[in-house]
Amino acid sequence: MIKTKKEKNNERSAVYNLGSRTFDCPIELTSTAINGKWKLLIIYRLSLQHKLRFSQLKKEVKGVSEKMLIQHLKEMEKDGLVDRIVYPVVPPKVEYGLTEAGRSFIPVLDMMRNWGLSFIAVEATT
Amino acid sequence: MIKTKKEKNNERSAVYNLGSRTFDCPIELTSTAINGKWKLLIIYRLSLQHKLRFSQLKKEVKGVSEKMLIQHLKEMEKDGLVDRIVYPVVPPKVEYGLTEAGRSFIPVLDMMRNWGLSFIAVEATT
DNA sequence: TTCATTACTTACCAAAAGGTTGGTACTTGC
DNA sequence: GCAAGTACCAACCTTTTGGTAAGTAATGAA
Repeated sequence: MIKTKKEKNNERSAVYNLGSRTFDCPIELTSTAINGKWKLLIIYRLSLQHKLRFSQLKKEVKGVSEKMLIQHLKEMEKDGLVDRIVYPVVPPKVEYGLTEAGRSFIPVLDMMRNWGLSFIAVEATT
Repeated sequence: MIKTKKEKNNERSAVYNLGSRTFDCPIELTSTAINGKWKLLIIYRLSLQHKLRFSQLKKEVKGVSEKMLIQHLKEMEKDGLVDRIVYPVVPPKVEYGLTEAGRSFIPVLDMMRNWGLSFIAVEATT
């Protein structure tokens, strides 16, 4: 169905909600959801491993600082993409995983990854 | 050719080139390629219209400033995603379009858009 | 002569993103 | 008593990003 511009009658423009944020454009929503230097890599790791502890995630996402890792995880939790499970033990144990919405992004991420793969450099074979 | 130590035998780590930048990880490449507040929207508009003049793009990508539009277009041109055709006339006429590599991103963008669509808000019907 | 048009460019500024360092709480092992 | 291990927080700082406002070149129209 093609939506023409100024909706003449009672047609209302759709909005899209991610966590507590609202968007007019689905591309903007997606763009915002994955906006952050490490978010795609976090999702990628969680798509491979199902559940990961904070410290494991830190090892897998190479180069990320603790601050950014937590910050991104929190945002993604707010956005409903990531689950956080706390075990009341000492020393602390927290596991992160993808929610249903988060898992639904995996095919998209796969396409993004495949698109990136097509830019593989051709190496001379000495 | 610089090879870091990790590769014990003849195992070589692949690299991916976007314009003049090199990445170890295809996800990072993709992430970098679309990194910019307006880039996805620019690609989206160019995917719908095939070719657009600068001023038309400015109208279609709502809210973008001239500075950011040019800046992003230049980066995408360097990255090989966007074509720039200059007509030697006065007043100036420049058309932008997607390259083959740029067009190959359209299915990815479609998935991103569809993923965003799934977050449509349910509205109460008064 | 001055204006309009188009596709920029430049200078400057504010805000956001991200990095570094150091600290906390709690318990087990030495 | 002290260090180790875990999952964070808070301060501080630099870099990056994006926005605003103004100016430029070339030509034809008024």
